[in-house]
Amino acid sequence: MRVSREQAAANKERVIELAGQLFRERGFEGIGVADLMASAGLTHGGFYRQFESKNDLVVQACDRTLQTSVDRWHETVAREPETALVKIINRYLSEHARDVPSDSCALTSLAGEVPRQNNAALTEAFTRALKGFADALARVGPEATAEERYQQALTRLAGLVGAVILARTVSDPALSDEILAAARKGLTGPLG
Amino acid sequence: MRVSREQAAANKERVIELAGQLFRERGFEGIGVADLMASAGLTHGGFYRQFESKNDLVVQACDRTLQTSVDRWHETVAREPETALVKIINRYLSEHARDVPSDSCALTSLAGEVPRQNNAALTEAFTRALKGFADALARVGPEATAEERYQQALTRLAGLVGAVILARTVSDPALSDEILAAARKGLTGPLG
DNA sequence: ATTATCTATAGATCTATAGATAATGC
DNA sequence: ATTATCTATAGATCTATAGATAATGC
Repeated sequence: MRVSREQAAANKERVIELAGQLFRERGFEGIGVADLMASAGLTHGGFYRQFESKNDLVVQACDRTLQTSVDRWHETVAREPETALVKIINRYLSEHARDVPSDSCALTSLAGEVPRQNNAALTEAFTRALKGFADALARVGPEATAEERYQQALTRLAGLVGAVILARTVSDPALSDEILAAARKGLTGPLG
Repeated sequence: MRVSREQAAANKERVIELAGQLFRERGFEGIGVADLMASAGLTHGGFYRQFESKNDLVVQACDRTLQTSVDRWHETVAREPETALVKIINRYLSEHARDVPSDSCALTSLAGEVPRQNNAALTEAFTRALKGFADALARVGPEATAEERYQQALTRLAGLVGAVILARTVSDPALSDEILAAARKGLTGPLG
């Protein structure tokens, strides 16, 4: 029954990663501790040695997946500053991002639930991530001043998040594609 | 115990209206049938004579509140076509809309949960409403062609929804205000 | 007689805990 | 000896239903 410390740490990692995917796919209340642990090949009783509570896991899983996304944006900006804005926008508004929430930005699948969770650490994690996303965008916007680039980085981020959410909401596939295409076009150039 | 048909119909109306507010405030799973009925001054047993299921109420409540919002947009467009775009944007991105989800557009509070509900009628209601919002915006956009106005109506709608969601998510009040202000500015002028 | 609402409860599900078990690590 | 994981369960909550009750409406 008992495994080595190394194995236990790896198990915990696996639970955090899996939770990050399942929360994005089904929402915070769409997956329970028992089912999550079973998906990780464990029983639910063991959960509470690794995590203080489900809320604790929610924070760790979101922090993990958000930081991964923010880091990827900053890497893109650092590696190819000229094309980074278009790259980031096209990746964010891809059909894959729309169709596979478990593999796309947590802002699109979970931000709407955050204010209802009464979880200060969770709100902090999302706030920190949002600043990270905006900072990355502000480095590559087409606007003239830094102030304006930052302002429009916030607008672009809002547009990206909203477009993915709406594209997932509608039943009409052609309309869903149109939403993504329109936002790709509308958010790339100068705004306002 | 029993009330008149008229009173029963009024009670049903009250439940639908209240549900529309509570779902927007707490999410579909944030309010149960018993608590909802108690808030309406009734007991939960009576619910199932008026509604087939909780899912049935979810559809009726969303359809009601979404249609109300769409109608208000179209009224604004009809009454003051010159200033309608700015009026709609400033109302959508107001502090009141951010701070009182129970009194603002259901897209901002509930769209993210729709794809997870496995409820075709609900998805249809949101799709219909989204087309209504986009049609209203397409009538008042600053773009040259109708085609372009419709495309950018979708982008503007995405930006509006995303901005409210993100403004509610962050813990930093100044940042929250900045998100709203940036989107008000960035979404009003020509896009792309 | 009909029916809108009430009381009571079945059945499912979820978080968290208690105590047992067996392998690790000193 | 310690501890990661397991089995079992307490306690809370939620949707939906069954049957009783009392006022409406014919």
